Amino acid sequence: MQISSRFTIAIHVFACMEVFGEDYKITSDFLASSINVNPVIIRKILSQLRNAGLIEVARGTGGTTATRPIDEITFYDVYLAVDLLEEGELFHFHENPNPNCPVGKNIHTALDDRLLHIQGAMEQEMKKYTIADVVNDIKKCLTVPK
Amino acid sequence: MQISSRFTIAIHVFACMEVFGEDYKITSDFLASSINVNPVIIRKILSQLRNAGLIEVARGTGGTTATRPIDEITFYDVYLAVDLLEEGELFHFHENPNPNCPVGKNIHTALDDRLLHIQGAMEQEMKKYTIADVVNDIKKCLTVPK
DNA sequence: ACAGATGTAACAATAAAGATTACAATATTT
DNA sequence: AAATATTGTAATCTTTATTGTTACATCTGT
Repeated sequence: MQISSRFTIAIHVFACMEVFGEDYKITSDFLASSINVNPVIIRKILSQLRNAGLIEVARGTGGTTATRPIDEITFYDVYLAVDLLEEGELFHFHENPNPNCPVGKNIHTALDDRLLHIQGAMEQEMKKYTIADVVNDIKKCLTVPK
Repeated sequence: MQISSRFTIAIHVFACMEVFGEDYKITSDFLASSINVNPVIIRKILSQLRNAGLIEVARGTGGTTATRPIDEITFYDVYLAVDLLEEGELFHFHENPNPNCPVGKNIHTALDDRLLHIQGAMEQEMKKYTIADVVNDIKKCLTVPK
């Protein structure tokens, strides 16, 4: 199973905020049209980003802005904000290994640490990329159209 | 969303083969009882491991054995065998960004490379651990009961 | 008060994982 | 050759999570 598209959608949201923020008000409808999903999905994701302190959403009047420079917002920040993993664990462990079996009783102990290391390697890599990196690439495509 | 329990189940399978292989015939029923899932689930996973060349399954008579020493079977081998990700991609991208929007048109280009690097970091870490590591830890628990 | 937004609940639709039943095919034993 | 135990696999069901949609209360500037 894959990691939910909430993650790529959230990054898309930030990209729109940066590219269009000066010329347009960034509403959930505006975002929904670029991302091509339902505005309510966007609003849920905006809520999560707001709860994580990454953005501010103007209630009533509408519009969204980042709370800090986008070169200080990493993929990891977004990943945490949109709450992709249940219990924060990447791997789904089979729930009820047999406690009367020597292997079943100890499989968790023998695996958990290593699974966390694997998850940790992924999360460390996520910290290396920022929203600014993505926006820079998009802007390159805009200024040098093929 | 989490990665399917097929992965931890498959590792559990190998651990049972190693720990019990000399004293018992490792059938899908035997495994199902230690892992505590349905035998048909086990048989599907065994099929995948067999297709990947990691094990041999004795048809008719029953029983399962690894095709090579377990210190040469990494988590990554198992991960590939049980086919956890659709299209091999860890991240689910929102399907239809608006091609008429400058951001929507280019978001894929700007993101794909970085997502692959993140996935790659996870997969590289998976190559560091073998079934033997897990079995050693389990055996420690057995010989030195608390 | 109005108009345009957001916040959120409720529920439907879709998709994937996992569970279960059933049975044909295979191999060993007697 | 028949009996037995097991694998291989199809079909179906249940459960769970995601995503989509409708509806509406709430908020804010005009």
